[in-house]
Amino acid sequence: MVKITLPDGNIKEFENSTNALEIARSISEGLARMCVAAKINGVLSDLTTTIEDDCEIELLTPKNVESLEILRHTTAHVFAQAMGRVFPNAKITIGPAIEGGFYYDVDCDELVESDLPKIEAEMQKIIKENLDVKKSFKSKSEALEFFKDNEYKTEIIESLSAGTLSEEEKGEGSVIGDEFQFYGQGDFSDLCRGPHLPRTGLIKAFKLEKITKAYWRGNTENKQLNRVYGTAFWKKSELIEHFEMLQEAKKRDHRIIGKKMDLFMTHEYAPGMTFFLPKGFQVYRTLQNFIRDLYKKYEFKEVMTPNMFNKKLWETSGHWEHYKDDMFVFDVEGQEFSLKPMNCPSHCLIFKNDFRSYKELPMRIADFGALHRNELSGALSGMTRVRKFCQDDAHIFCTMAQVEDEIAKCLEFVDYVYNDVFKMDYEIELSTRPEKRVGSEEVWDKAEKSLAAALDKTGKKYEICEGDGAFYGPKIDFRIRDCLKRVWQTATIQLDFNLPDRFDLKFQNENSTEEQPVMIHRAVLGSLERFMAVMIENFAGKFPLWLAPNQVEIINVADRHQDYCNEIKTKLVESGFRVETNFDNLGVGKKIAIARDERKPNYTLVLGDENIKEGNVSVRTREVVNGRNVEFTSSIEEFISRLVEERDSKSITF
RNA sequence: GUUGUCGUGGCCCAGUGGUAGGGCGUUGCAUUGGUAAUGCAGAGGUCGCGAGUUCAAAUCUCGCCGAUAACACCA
Repeated sequence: MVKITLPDGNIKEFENSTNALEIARSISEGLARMCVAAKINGVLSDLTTTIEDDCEIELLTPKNVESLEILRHTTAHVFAQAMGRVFPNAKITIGPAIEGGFYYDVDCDELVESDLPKIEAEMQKIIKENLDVKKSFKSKSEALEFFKDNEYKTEIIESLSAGTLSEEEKGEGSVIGDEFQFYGQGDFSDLCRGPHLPRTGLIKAFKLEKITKAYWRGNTENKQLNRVYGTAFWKKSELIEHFEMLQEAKKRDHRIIGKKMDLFMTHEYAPGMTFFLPKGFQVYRTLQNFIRDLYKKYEFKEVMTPNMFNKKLWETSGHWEHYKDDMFVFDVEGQEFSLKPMNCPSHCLIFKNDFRSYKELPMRIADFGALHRNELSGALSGMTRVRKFCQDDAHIFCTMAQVEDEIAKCLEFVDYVYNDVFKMDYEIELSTRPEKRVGSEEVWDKAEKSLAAALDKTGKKYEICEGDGAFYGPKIDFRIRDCLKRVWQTATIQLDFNLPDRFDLKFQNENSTEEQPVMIHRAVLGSLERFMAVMIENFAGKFPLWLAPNQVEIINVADRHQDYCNEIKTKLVESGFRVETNFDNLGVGKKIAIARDERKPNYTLVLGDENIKEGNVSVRTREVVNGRNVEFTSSIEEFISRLVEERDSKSITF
């Protein structure tokens, strides 16, 4: 007897073995038709996977999120099958489902973008044939024989039997005992871990998107393969929606908004470095001052340190050995100097500048210094990856015993900024000891435990990335997403056992003996440039009032109203608001459209005869109800008090 | 860094070997208008830089610079 527990707690019993499809049938024929896969004890499995032991099972239909991944993986296999029909000489390599779709890497030099419709048509045929997707097993020699002309699959088979597939490649195959697992439909068969849809006919809406290049197994020494990206959804309408969303998202690109709103510019003479124009710098400075204000609460002391240092500093810190290629190095009177890529070493010099007592710890030093990193040209991207930037950087020197408490305060700081103020979602990663590292096991144990303990107390979800820590200590990274859902690391909290050692930092403890402090690197916004870029995309350029470069725009109805407009402007400016006027010789409607599309003020005042007569202002807000912007008239005093309240509460309205 | 694509007035873009174009913006004049774009006139470009092919290059070839997408990188 096999006991099957369903998600609702119901238990079904089967004689001998069964599978998910039979279980579905035992509930209803309709369910069996809808089912695409199952979760057996939480593990994604095929409908036909044999079940011999008691287990919990969840039947997956297109309504489950997990089923989408399976759909996309099967679509990738259908692509590979079609590819083989259109280009018989093409060698298929690996093709996983990814966020938003799937890709498949193929070695086929003649493949170009204009071939995609042909391949799609072939895929359509395969779907129409509604082939059964079947699992099978081959011995290693059979598997090698099957892929004898494909050196890529051969390599995967060897890695599989050696157990050396990378984390990303895990989906590419599995070997049970000595048997290599294959999935196939019709004339096609591929090494794969699965699971897959039971039939190709279940694929209803897919699209091949683009062809790019990717190194075989991510190694720059290897050949660049053609990577074909595609996506699939359960419904045509979802597919269409997906592409419309991408189209809309592109309009939010910070590079486009930055140009339209005159926030910043770039120049080919300064690649990877941003020119902040008056409005952009207004936002930048406001962000910086926002953090400065919080430094009072969290007791950070701001310092300013040099931008360039003698190479000797970098030799002491170890950057010269490990990071030199990423630094801008030049000659000063026969000595090698470098622009600083980070602030930590100069803060170590500050710590060392005096005799330190335990009473001074934790010592928290903040620095908005400009950092220069010689990033590879191909890595540069708008303001999200630049060569010159500045962080809301700080270093905390403390005892090991103080670490957990300090980390907790940093976590609170980060959460206040992202969650309370910006309402931005963020993801947390805890990275633990890598293979190459400094510091004793005992210190790493303590450090990792402190970080985890502080994180656990927040109750927030976090991902543990084993082995991803820096060689000098474990770290917590925070990631946010841009308009195209690409993730960017912003905030970071890192422990460092290396620099205190290299700089021979010491303090005198309660027993008047010397002790080495622990160093915590932390940034909340991270690179201000990057944060601003992602923030612009999150807000689509519509900044909250406290940040907006143009808080109120005043539009006159006719020339004779200019004096009144200026009067109102003066009152607003005297109350501390940023105001622009548009007295251009254009219709009111056009000027409103310009404000909405380009200047994006929080409030637009349209002032004419009626306002002069009543002594009031007509206000147009950004808030849209039933397709119309909310408008009201009020006295200027009332309007100003509304503005003051909104600004000081840092509330976010769209 | 690698591979692909791109670089034409301030911005967006058309122009596939034969006298540099359009829209937006800008300047001037007229219009003085109440919520999605008034009319007319003008200014503004050695087509990223350099070399080559050609009678002739924005256009073809090569090199360089920059941007962009993907990969790699991000102690």
